[in-house]
Amino acid sequence: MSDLLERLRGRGWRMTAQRRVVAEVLDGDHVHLTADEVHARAVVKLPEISRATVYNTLGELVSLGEVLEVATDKRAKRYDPNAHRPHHHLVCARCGAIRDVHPDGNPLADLPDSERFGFTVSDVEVTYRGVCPNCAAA
Amino acid sequence: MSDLLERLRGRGWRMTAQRRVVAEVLDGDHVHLTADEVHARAVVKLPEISRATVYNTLGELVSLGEVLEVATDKRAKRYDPNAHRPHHHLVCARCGAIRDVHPDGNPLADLPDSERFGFTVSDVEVTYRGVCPNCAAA
DNA sequence: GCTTGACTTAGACAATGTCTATTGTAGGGT
DNA sequence: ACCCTACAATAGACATTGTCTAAGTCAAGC
Repeated sequence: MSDLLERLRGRGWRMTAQRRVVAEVLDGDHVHLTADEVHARAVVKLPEISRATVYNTLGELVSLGEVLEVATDKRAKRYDPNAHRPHHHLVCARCGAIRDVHPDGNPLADLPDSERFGFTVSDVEVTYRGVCPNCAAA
Repeated sequence: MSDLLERLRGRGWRMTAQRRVVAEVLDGDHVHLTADEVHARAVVKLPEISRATVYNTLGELVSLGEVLEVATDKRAKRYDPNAHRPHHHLVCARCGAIRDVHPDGNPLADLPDSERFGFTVSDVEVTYRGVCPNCAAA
């Protein structure tokens, strides 16, 4: 993750404690936090960080292409730091747990011209839904 | 759509003017309205209908499997009356227009066991993104 | 160590969705 | 045809998520 900070500094990002903390919170695999969850964790490390800063920083990271916004639940946006390897998501319908997955095949190729309605299609987002082992056991 | 009302009556749904109006508003192809859009259109036909009723009715229709919730934009839930033929969505990144599409293949089959993390996977939701002909011309 | 403009802050505001207490009414029973 | 009663609708408060603004703060270059 420190290479992320380096990259951003190189792009003229001013380095502040707040931004460092947000980046640290997002570090890791299978991380898909909502903005408020990011804020809650950031506050632990830096008590005076404000909600607006977290929202701003997340928005900037998304613009810079370092973090993805995902809409796996219909309530709040989630932020996925795994922006550099294309992947999709598997969501537990009960507890909301999210895993990154890498399906075979290319769904983009599965959309025939006749179903494109003249659109220039550039991207596809796949969300699998099911029940995770924990919830199935309960 | 009147067959929808019949079906629901058969399932013990009490038929009210409000529910009829919400069902009418949702009728049609490629319809993907937000709750507030449904409310706005319902008010035209039945001025005294309340927001809460629209939300309740939409929620019931979803529970009954007659309408789908889709999360194509990250702002508000959208409601899709085309619940009986499986399909996916194609969204314009500029204007937000949504079309129902029917890709080839079955994305569920593309998720290998090794990528299922022990989940029981039951459903998959695919959102294609691109630019529609109107926006491309502008 | 200054200066400056970008960054952060608190809190107001906006949009979307949920809940509650009260009033109204669909549909069955007589 | 009329009444009951349980279910539905209403207005509006409340909750959650996200955006904006004005004022204060600070990182980084000089």
